[in-house]
Amino acid sequence: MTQRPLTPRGLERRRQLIDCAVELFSEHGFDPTSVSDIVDRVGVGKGVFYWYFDGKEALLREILVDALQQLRRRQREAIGGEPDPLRRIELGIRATMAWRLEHRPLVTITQFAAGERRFAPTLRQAHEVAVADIVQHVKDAIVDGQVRDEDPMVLAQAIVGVTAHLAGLLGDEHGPTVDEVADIAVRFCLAGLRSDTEMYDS
Amino acid sequence: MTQRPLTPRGLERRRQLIDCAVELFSEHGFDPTSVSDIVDRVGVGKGVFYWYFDGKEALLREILVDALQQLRRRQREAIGGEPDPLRRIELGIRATMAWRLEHRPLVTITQFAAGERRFAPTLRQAHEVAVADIVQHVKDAIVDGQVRDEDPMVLAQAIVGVTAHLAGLLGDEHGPTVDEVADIAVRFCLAGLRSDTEMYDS
Amino acid sequence: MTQRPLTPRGLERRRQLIDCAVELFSEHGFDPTSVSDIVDRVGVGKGVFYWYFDGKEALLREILVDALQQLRRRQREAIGGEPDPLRRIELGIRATMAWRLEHRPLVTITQFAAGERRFAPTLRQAHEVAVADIVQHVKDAIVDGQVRDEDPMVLAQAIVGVTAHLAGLLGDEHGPTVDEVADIAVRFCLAGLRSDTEMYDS
Amino acid sequence: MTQRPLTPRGLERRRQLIDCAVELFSEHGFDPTSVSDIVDRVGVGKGVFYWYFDGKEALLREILVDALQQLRRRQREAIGGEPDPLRRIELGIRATMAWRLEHRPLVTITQFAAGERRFAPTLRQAHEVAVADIVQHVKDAIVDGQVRDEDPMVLAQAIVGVTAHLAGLLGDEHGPTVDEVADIAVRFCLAGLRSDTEMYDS
DNA sequence: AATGAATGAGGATTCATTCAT
DNA sequence: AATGAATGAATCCTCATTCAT
Repeated sequence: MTQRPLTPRGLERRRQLIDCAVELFSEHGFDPTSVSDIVDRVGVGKGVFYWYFDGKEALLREILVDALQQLRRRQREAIGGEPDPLRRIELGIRATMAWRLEHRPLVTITQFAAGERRFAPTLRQAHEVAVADIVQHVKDAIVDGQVRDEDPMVLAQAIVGVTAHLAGLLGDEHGPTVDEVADIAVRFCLAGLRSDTEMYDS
Repeated sequence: MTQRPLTPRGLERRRQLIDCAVELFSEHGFDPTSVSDIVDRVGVGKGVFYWYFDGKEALLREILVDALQQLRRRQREAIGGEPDPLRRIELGIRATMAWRLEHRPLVTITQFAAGERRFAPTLRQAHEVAVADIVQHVKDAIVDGQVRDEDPMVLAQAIVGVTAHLAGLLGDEHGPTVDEVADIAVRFCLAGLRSDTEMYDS
Repeated sequence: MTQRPLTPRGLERRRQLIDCAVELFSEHGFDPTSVSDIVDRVGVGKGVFYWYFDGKEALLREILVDALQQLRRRQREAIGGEPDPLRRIELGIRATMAWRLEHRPLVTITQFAAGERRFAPTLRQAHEVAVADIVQHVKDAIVDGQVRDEDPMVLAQAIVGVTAHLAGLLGDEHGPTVDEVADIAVRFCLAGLRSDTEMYDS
Repeated sequence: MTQRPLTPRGLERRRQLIDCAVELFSEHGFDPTSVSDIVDRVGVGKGVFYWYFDGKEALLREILVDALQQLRRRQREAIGGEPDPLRRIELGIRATMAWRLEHRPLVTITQFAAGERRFAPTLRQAHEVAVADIVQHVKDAIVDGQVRDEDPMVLAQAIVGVTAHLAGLLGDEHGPTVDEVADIAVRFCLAGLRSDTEMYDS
């Protein structure tokens, strides 16, 4: 199966199934969502699912890979040719946050998968690539003297931690807006990286 | 059942089952771990499990509640009567990181549960209490003028994000040590909070 | 459907499908072989299969009938007008063995079908006809006094048993050749039928 | 699972399931018989089946191994210490026929399994051991000059063919009895082996 | 003639949970 | 307290067959 040539109608069905699965996986979790749940909601027979996918796990893997590619493309586009490493970091943070807000279900699924032996490997690689990007920005900024000379990987991960976690605050009706949170996140991270800070007031 | 009086031997059995479950849940995930897996590894009959617990979900809830109480106690003890809010934040970060390193399986389970409808509520409350603590420290520091006057909740969550995410780096043979990472985390967070920072070099 | 007029190309398709099915049925068994397996290997759509056959069981029945007709024709041709009943038996044994060696997949399928309620009837009749032939030879030989006067049907079946079972030995690289085995089979059967034998040395 | 310690009640259940499966497998075939068919007829839940067996295939393998052990034991007992190789062959033929008549369902199952990739290996070995026994008798008889000096393995297989095939005639109401058929089989085989036979009347 | 898509019953197997002993 | 046995709904997946195009 793996790479079946699909008619336009087939492509649409496939898309329908993926979208529905994303919704259900994010709402109820991966394991508790049965293939029946998916096909029932789409209103097709069970066989259809296996016509388009190799199985439930394969479907999740596909969703994960797609999501990470999407996010990465978004980050790339946002950063563009920006020369200043700190600005690049800022643009990355903002793009990530916006994407995470717009794709909350995908984010939820990603988080689940990250904690599961079965799927973690699928994510690991993509994640490492993303971190590597930030690490490079950090290194550049260290060379420029803009950032403290500390383990760039740890610093990069700190940025990831702030961004991911704060993105999780978004989406509530009464909570802060993306821009508000993004602003704070950016200031927090950039300040956190700065070379000219004393830890405590002297 | 709920609160059965147990003999010392009973308490030990119970503990055995919990420990084993924590291990298996963290290794293979909650859903993929069956009650059989647990009792088989402990070497007892299936009835035993239901003698001590109301079911698999109830067991997980208990594990979660225990874990959060433990972490919270650890944070409290670390902070003690420290008067300086920034120092309190630092001590909290360090305590949290140490605990997360020492209890990786529990952390894994917690992360899973956070993403599941069935268990999120159990965590939410405890989590909010923890954040509230940090929020208070941040507010105090803002009043002192040590920290930028921004939404304290968001700042608090930024700290949580950094701490949790960086704690995840620990445990690899060849990776950095707790203290190294904790140092960086603390500097990153405290600098990130500081009031006297320009975002970009002027 | 049953008897659809087919173009030459159609006949070839049909033949392709039958050949492929024979191969797969004999290799993996009838039930474990799916219609998909067959059409996939031939490289056509599933509809094609149902254009040419009424279904999987119908296909098998057709294969069986064909095979038995073939074998029977071969036996008839081999025996020709031979007047001596024992010679007729010998020629039948040799023809059967040769055919079974040349059509091992068909033999495998036949054996499977013989043990299944669904298909046994299809075979039974053809088989009885074949045995009836041998029975006649045996009767003739008994009349001639060449063969012990025992139940001719049982004797005929003994011949069938030897022939079929010994044919099963053929085909291994390092095993005996058809002629070697056929020679032994013929000697064994003809001696086994002989009227002038004492069971144990006196 | 594999070797679970069973209570008497458990052993009985197990036996019930095996007996029922033998019946159904022989009547309808292995693949067409579902686990549901088996447990429904026994009147227990589906889980029970998997408490006692690793699966449907594992059950069949067990049935096969058991059957072959049984038959072999029967042959051994029948032959006892008989010194004459031809008599040993005779006793083996008679024991085999009797067993095959008494265990027709097992025989049917065995025949099915012999033709299936999945199970043939399980049978092969046991079968080869049985043939090896006969081969030895034949060799002994050849040394004694009682049997033609031909490939002993082929001769042994001829005996197997006759015995198995003729046993298949038994069991019909109106057909011949075991003893009648066994007598003919023995005469046929022993005569077929004899050294002092001319193939055609001179 | 042929195909891609769909159907949906049915198959093997698992598993949380219960219960008699 | 503990066990072996049992339950049966639910799960993933397969497959013979059909149909619109």
